[in-house]
Amino acid sequence: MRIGELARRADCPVETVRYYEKQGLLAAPRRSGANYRDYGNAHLERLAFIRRCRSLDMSLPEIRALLGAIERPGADCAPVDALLDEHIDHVAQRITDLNALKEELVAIRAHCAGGQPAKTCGIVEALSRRRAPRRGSHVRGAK
Amino acid sequence: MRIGELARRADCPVETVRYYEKQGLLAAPRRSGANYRDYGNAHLERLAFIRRCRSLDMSLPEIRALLGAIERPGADCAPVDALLDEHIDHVAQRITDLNALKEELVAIRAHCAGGQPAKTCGIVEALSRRRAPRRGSHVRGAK
DNA sequence: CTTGACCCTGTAGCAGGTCCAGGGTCTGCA
DNA sequence: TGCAGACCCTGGACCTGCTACAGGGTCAAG
Repeated sequence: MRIGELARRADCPVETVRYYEKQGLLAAPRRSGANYRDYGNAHLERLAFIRRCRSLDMSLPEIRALLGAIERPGADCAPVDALLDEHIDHVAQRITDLNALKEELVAIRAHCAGGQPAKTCGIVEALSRRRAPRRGSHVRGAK
Repeated sequence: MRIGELARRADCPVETVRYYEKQGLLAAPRRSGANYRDYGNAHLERLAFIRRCRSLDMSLPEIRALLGAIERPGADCAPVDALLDEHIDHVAQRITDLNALKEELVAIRAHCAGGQPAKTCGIVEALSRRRAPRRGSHVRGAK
Protein backbone atom coordinates (compact mmCIF):
# COMPACT_ATOMS: atom_id res chain seq x y z
CA MET A 1 0.00 0.00 0.00
CA ARG A 2 1.08 3.57 -0.52
CA ILE A 3 1.82 6.08 2.20
CA GLY A 4 -1.61 7.69 2.10
CA GLU A 5 -3.42 4.45 2.79
CA LEU A 6 -0.95 3.47 5.51
CA ALA A 7 -1.39 6.83 7.15
CA ARG A 8 -5.16 6.65 6.95
CA ARG A 9 -5.20 3.17 8.43
CA ALA A 10 -2.87 4.09 11.27
CA ASP A 11 -4.64 7.42 11.80
CA CYS A 12 -1.44 9.35 11.40
CA PRO A 13 -0.50 12.26 9.14
CA VAL A 14 1.51 11.31 6.06
CA GLU A 15 4.31 13.71 6.98
CA THR A 16 4.65 12.03 10.33
CA VAL A 17 5.13 8.64 8.68
CA ARG A 18 8.01 10.04 6.64
CA TYR A 19 9.32 11.68 9.79
CA TYR A 20 9.35 8.36 11.67
CA GLU A 21 11.24 6.79 8.80
CA LYS A 22 13.83 9.54 8.90
CA GLN A 23 14.12 9.06 12.67
CA GLY A 24 14.72 5.36 12.22
CA LEU A 25 11.54 4.22 13.97
CA LEU A 26 9.85 2.81 10.93
CA ALA A 27 11.84 0.78 8.39
CA ALA A 28 12.14 2.32 4.94
CA PRO A 29 9.89 0.32 2.62
CA ARG A 30 10.71 -0.66 -0.93
CA ARG A 31 9.82 1.76 -3.66
CA SER A 32 7.56 1.48 -6.67
CA GLY A 33 8.75 2.38 -10.17
CA ALA A 34 7.57 5.94 -9.62
CA ASN A 35 9.59 6.11 -6.41
CA TYR A 36 6.50 5.80 -4.25
CA ARG A 37 6.89 4.10 -0.87
CA ASP A 38 5.24 0.66 -0.85
CA TYR A 39 4.27 -0.66 2.57
CA GLY A 40 3.19 -4.08 3.82
CA ASN A 41 1.21 -5.17 6.85
CA ALA A 42 4.29 -5.37 9.04
CA HIS A 43 4.80 -1.66 8.49
CA LEU A 44 1.22 -0.93 9.43
CA GLU A 45 1.50 -2.91 12.64
CA ARG A 46 4.72 -1.21 13.54
CA LEU A 47 3.31 2.21 12.85
CA ALA A 48 0.21 1.45 14.93
CA PHE A 49 2.50 0.36 17.75
CA ILE A 50 4.45 3.59 17.55
CA ARG A 51 1.28 5.68 17.52
CA ARG A 52 -0.06 3.80 20.49
CA CYS A 53 3.13 4.46 22.43
CA ARG A 54 2.98 8.12 21.46
CA SER A 55 -0.62 8.30 22.65
CA LEU A 56 0.76 7.00 25.95
CA ASP A 57 3.12 9.96 25.84
CA MET A 58 6.34 8.04 25.38
CA SER A 59 9.17 9.92 23.74
CA LEU A 60 10.62 8.76 20.45
CA PRO A 61 13.84 7.60 22.17
CA GLU A 62 11.76 5.58 24.61
CA ILE A 63 9.85 3.99 21.76
CA ARG A 64 13.09 3.29 19.93
CA ALA A 65 14.41 1.54 23.02
CA LEU A 66 11.19 -0.40 23.38
CA LEU A 67 11.28 -1.53 19.77
CA GLY A 68 14.90 -2.52 20.20
CA ALA A 69 14.09 -4.56 23.31
CA ILE A 70 11.26 -6.36 21.55
CA GLU A 71 13.12 -6.96 18.34
CA ARG A 72 16.29 -8.34 19.90
CA PRO A 73 16.27 -12.08 19.15
CA GLY A 74 15.74 -14.29 22.19
CA ALA A 75 15.22 -11.35 24.52
CA ASP A 76 12.80 -11.73 27.38
CA CYS A 77 10.47 -9.00 28.49
CA ALA A 78 12.38 -7.73 31.53
CA PRO A 79 13.74 -4.65 29.71
CA VAL A 80 10.26 -3.94 28.39
CA ASP A 81 8.88 -4.07 31.91
CA ALA A 82 11.64 -1.79 33.14
CA LEU A 83 10.99 0.74 30.40
CA LEU A 84 7.31 0.82 31.16
CA ASP A 85 7.89 1.14 34.90
CA GLU A 86 10.20 4.04 34.32
CA HIS A 87 7.68 5.72 32.08
CA ILE A 88 4.95 5.26 34.67
CA ASP A 89 7.24 6.87 37.24
CA HIS A 90 7.75 9.86 34.96
CA VAL A 91 4.04 10.32 34.55
CA ALA A 92 3.39 9.92 38.28
CA GLN A 93 6.05 12.50 39.05
CA ARG A 94 4.52 14.87 36.57
CA ILE A 95 1.13 14.49 38.20
CA THR A 96 2.65 15.23 41.60
CA ASP A 97 4.34 18.34 40.25
CA LEU A 98 1.20 19.57 38.59
CA ASN A 99 -0.86 19.09 41.72
CA ALA A 100 1.60 21.19 43.69
CA LEU A 101 1.50 23.76 40.92
CA LYS A 102 -2.26 23.90 41.00
CA GLU A 103 -2.33 24.35 44.76
CA GLU A 104 0.04 27.24 44.40
CA LEU A 105 -2.04 28.84 41.68
CA VAL A 106 -5.22 28.47 43.69
CA ALA A 107 -3.52 30.03 46.69
CA ILE A 108 -2.42 32.97 44.57
CA ARG A 109 -5.85 33.33 43.06
CA ALA A 110 -7.31 33.57 46.56
CA HIS A 111 -5.37 36.80 47.10
CA CYS A 112 -7.73 38.76 44.92
CA ALA A 113 -10.62 40.49 46.58
CA GLY A 114 -11.85 41.78 43.23
CA GLY A 115 -12.58 45.19 41.81
CA GLN A 116 -9.27 46.77 42.75
CA PRO A 117 -6.83 48.58 40.50
CA ALA A 118 -4.51 45.99 38.98
CA LYS A 119 -1.43 47.53 40.56
CA THR A 120 -2.64 46.93 44.08
CA CYS A 121 -4.33 43.58 43.42
CA GLY A 122 -3.18 40.84 45.75
CA ILE A 123 -2.57 38.51 42.83
CA VAL A 124 -0.04 40.79 41.26
CA GLU A 125 1.68 41.13 44.58
CA ALA A 126 1.65 37.36 45.15
CA LEU A 127 3.09 36.77 41.70
CA SER A 128 5.91 39.18 42.46
CA ARG A 129 7.05 37.35 45.56
CA ARG A 130 9.73 34.79 45.12
CA ARG A 131 8.95 31.34 46.44
CA ALA A 132 11.08 28.72 48.10
CA PRO A 133 11.93 26.54 45.09
CA ARG A 134 9.96 23.33 44.98
CA ARG A 135 12.59 20.65 45.32
CA GLY A 136 13.43 17.97 42.82
CA SER A 137 11.93 17.67 39.38
CA HIS A 138 10.74 20.57 37.31
CA VAL A 139 7.49 20.46 35.50
CA ARG A 140 9.22 22.06 32.58
CA GLY A 141 11.28 19.72 30.50
CA ALA A 142 9.51 16.79 32.08
CA LYS A 143 7.38 16.80 28.91
CA MET B 1 23.78 46.43 37.04
CA ARG B 2 25.02 44.33 34.16
CA ILE B 3 23.26 41.32 32.71
CA GLY B 4 25.29 38.79 34.69
CA GLU B 5 24.33 40.27 38.03
CA LEU B 6 20.69 40.63 37.00
CA ALA B 7 20.62 37.02 35.87
CA ARG B 8 22.24 35.82 39.07
CA ARG B 9 19.83 37.77 41.21
CA ALA B 10 16.78 36.52 39.30
CA ASP B 11 18.18 33.00 39.12
CA CYS B 12 17.87 32.91 35.38
CA PRO B 13 20.42 32.13 32.65
CA VAL B 14 21.89 35.16 30.93
CA GLU B 15 20.81 33.92 27.51
CA THR B 16 17.25 33.70 28.72
CA VAL B 17 17.30 37.33 29.81
CA ARG B 18 18.33 38.34 26.31
CA TYR B 19 15.69 36.02 24.93
CA TYR B 20 12.95 37.69 26.99
CA GLU B 21 14.10 41.05 25.74
CA LYS B 22 13.91 39.86 22.15
CA GLN B 23 10.44 38.47 22.85
CA GLY B 24 9.30 41.80 24.21
CA LEU B 25 8.69 40.63 27.79
CA LEU B 26 11.48 42.59 29.37
CA ALA B 27 12.13 46.18 28.31
CA ALA B 28 15.47 46.82 26.63
CA PRO B 29 17.66 48.69 29.12
CA ARG B 30 19.98 51.53 28.30
CA ARG B 31 23.50 50.67 27.25
CA SER B 32 26.86 51.53 28.71
CA GLY B 33 29.63 53.03 26.60
CA ALA B 34 30.88 49.54 25.82
CA ASN B 35 27.39 48.57 24.64
CA TYR B 36 26.73 46.55 27.78
CA ARG B 37 23.12 46.33 29.00
CA ASP B 38 22.62 48.35 32.18
CA TYR B 39 19.65 47.30 34.30
CA GLY B 40 17.86 48.92 37.22
CA ASN B 41 15.74 47.52 40.02
CA ALA B 42 12.56 47.77 37.98
CA HIS B 43 14.08 45.36 35.49
CA LEU B 44 14.99 42.93 38.24
CA GLU B 45 11.47 43.01 39.63
CA ARG B 46 9.98 42.49 36.22
CA LEU B 47 12.31 39.60 35.48
CA ALA B 48 11.54 37.98 38.83
CA PHE B 49 7.85 38.31 38.02
CA ILE B 50 8.32 36.64 34.66
CA ARG B 51 10.33 33.81 36.17
CA ARG B 52 7.74 33.31 38.85
CA CYS B 53 5.02 33.05 36.21
CA ARG B 54 7.15 30.60 34.23
CA SER B 55 7.67 28.52 37.35
CA LEU B 56 3.87 28.43 37.52
CA ASP B 57 4.03 27.06 33.99
CA MET B 58 2.47 30.00 32.22
CA SER B 59 3.37 30.41 28.58
CA LEU B 60 5.15 33.52 27.36
CA PRO B 61 2.00 34.78 25.61
CA GLU B 62 0.06 34.35 28.86
CA ILE B 63 2.70 36.28 30.74
CA ARG B 64 2.71 38.98 28.10
CA ALA B 65 -1.06 39.31 28.49
CA LEU B 66 -0.71 39.43 32.25
CA LEU B 67 1.92 42.14 32.10
CA GLY B 68 -0.25 44.07 29.66
CA ALA B 69 -3.25 43.82 31.99
CA ILE B 70 -1.22 45.03 34.95
CA GLU B 71 0.53 47.82 33.11
CA ARG B 72 -2.56 49.29 31.48
CA PRO B 73 -3.22 52.54 33.32
CA GLY B 74 -6.34 52.56 35.45
CA ALA B 75 -7.09 48.91 34.77
CA ASP B 76 -8.65 46.88 37.50
CA CYS B 77 -7.71 43.32 38.24
CA ALA B 78 -10.62 41.51 36.58
CA PRO B 79 -8.56 40.52 33.50
CA VAL B 80 -5.79 39.32 35.78
CA ASP B 81 -8.26 37.14 37.65
CA ALA B 82 -9.64 35.78 34.40
CA LEU B 83 -6.18 34.91 33.11
CA LEU B 84 -5.32 33.10 36.28
CA ASP B 85 -8.61 31.20 36.32
CA GLU B 86 -8.04 30.08 32.78
CA HIS B 87 -4.54 28.95 33.60
CA ILE B 88 -5.79 26.99 36.59
CA ASP B 89 -8.30 25.28 34.32
CA HIS B 90 -5.53 24.31 31.92
CA VAL B 91 -3.49 22.80 34.69
CA ALA B 92 -6.50 20.94 36.12
CA GLN B 93 -7.29 19.53 32.68
CA ARG B 94 -3.72 18.42 32.30
CA ILE B 95 -3.85 16.61 35.61
CA THR B 96 -7.03 14.83 34.57
CA ASP B 97 -5.45 13.75 31.30
CA LEU B 98 -2.32 12.51 32.99
CA ASN B 99 -4.28 10.51 35.53
CA ALA B 100 -6.14 8.74 32.75
CA LEU B 101 -2.84 8.13 31.00
CA LYS B 102 -1.32 6.65 34.10
CA GLU B 103 -4.27 4.32 34.63
CA GLU B 104 -3.87 3.10 31.09
CA LEU B 105 -0.15 2.52 31.55
CA VAL B 106 -0.67 0.65 34.78
CA ALA B 107 -3.28 -1.54 33.11
CA ILE B 108 -0.86 -2.34 30.32
CA ARG B 109 1.92 -3.04 32.76
CA ALA B 110 -0.29 -5.56 34.52
CA HIS B 111 -0.34 -7.69 31.37
CA CYS B 112 3.16 -8.92 32.01
CA ALA B 113 3.59 -12.12 33.96
CA GLY B 114 7.37 -11.80 33.68
CA GLY B 115 10.12 -13.99 32.36
CA GLN B 116 8.60 -14.55 28.97
CA PRO B 117 10.19 -13.99 25.58
CA ALA B 118 9.54 -10.39 24.61
CA LYS B 119 7.58 -11.37 21.51
CA THR B 120 4.89 -13.13 23.51
CA CYS B 121 4.86 -10.74 26.46
CA GLY B 122 1.43 -9.40 27.28
CA ILE B 123 2.73 -5.85 27.39
CA VAL B 124 3.90 -5.94 23.83
CA GLU B 125 0.57 -7.34 22.80
CA ALA B 126 -1.31 -4.70 24.81
CA LEU B 127 0.75 -1.96 23.24
CA SER B 128 -0.11 -3.26 19.81
CA ARG B 129 -3.84 -3.04 20.34
CA ARG B 130 -5.53 0.09 19.26
CA ARG B 131 -7.58 1.89 21.87
CA ALA B 132 -10.79 3.82 21.72
CA PRO B 133 -9.49 7.39 21.55
CA ARG B 134 -9.80 9.31 24.79
CA ARG B 135 -12.16 12.15 24.06
CA GLY B 136 -11.39 15.82 24.14
CA SER B 137 -8.05 17.31 24.96
CA HIS B 138 -4.74 15.78 24.10
CA VAL B 139 -2.01 15.43 26.62
CA ARG B 140 0.44 16.28 23.91
CA GLY B 141 0.66 19.90 23.00
CA ALA B 142 -0.96 20.77 26.29
CA LYS B 143 2.58 21.42 27.53
C1' DC C 1 -5.83 15.64 -22.57
C1' DT C 2 -6.72 17.83 -18.69
C1' DT C 3 -8.02 18.03 -13.90
C1' DG C 4 -7.41 16.74 -9.32
C1' DA C 5 -5.66 13.58 -6.00
C1' DC C 6 -1.81 11.70 -4.67
C1' DC C 7 3.34 11.22 -4.17
C1' DC C 8 8.41 12.98 -3.87
C1' DT C 9 12.36 15.91 -1.63
C1' DG C 10 13.97 19.59 0.99
C1' DT C 11 13.42 23.43 3.89
C1' DA C 12 11.41 26.48 7.47
C1' DG C 13 8.59 27.10 11.38
C1' DC C 14 6.34 26.40 16.33
C1' DA C 15 7.90 26.91 22.08
C1' DG C 16 11.20 28.13 25.11
C1' DG C 17 15.00 28.14 25.45
C1' DT C 18 20.39 26.39 25.29
C1' DC C 19 24.84 26.53 23.39
C1' DC C 20 28.19 27.73 20.55
C1' DA C 21 31.62 30.93 17.50
C1' DG C 22 33.98 34.84 17.02
C1' DG C 23 34.60 38.89 18.55
C1' DG C 24 35.10 43.20 22.25
C1' DT C 25 35.81 44.92 27.26
C1' DC C 26 37.02 45.20 31.90
C1' DT C 27 39.47 44.09 36.25
C1' DG C 28 43.13 42.54 39.11
C1' DC C 29 47.79 41.23 39.57
C1' DA C 30 52.74 41.23 38.59
C1' DT D 1 52.36 48.59 31.43
C1' DG D 2 51.06 43.88 30.00
C1' DC D 3 48.31 40.07 30.31
C1' DA D 4 45.10 36.47 31.99
C1' DG D 5 40.57 35.42 32.75
C1' DA D 6 35.96 36.85 33.55
C1' DC D 7 32.57 39.09 31.57
C1' DC D 8 29.82 41.10 27.60
C1' DC D 9 28.14 41.50 22.53
C1' DT D 10 25.66 39.56 18.14
C1' DG D 11 24.01 36.13 15.26
C1' DG D 12 23.12 31.56 14.29
C1' DA D 13 22.52 26.46 15.06
C1' DC D 14 20.36 23.01 17.87
C1' DC D 15 16.75 20.41 20.84
C1' DT D 16 11.48 17.69 20.43
C1' DG D 17 7.85 16.06 17.57
C1' DC D 18 6.00 17.26 14.46
C1' DT D 19 3.52 20.57 10.70
C1' DA D 20 3.42 23.26 6.59
C1' DC D 21 4.99 24.82 2.76
C1' DA D 22 7.40 25.10 -2.21
C1' DG D 23 8.22 23.14 -6.29
C1' DG D 24 8.13 19.40 -8.62
C1' DG D 25 6.49 14.28 -10.57
C1' DT D 26 2.70 10.51 -11.26
C1' DC D 27 -1.62 8.50 -11.90
C1' DA D 28 -6.65 7.56 -12.71
C1' DA D 29 -11.09 9.30 -14.23
C1' DG D 30 -13.87 11.77 -17.37
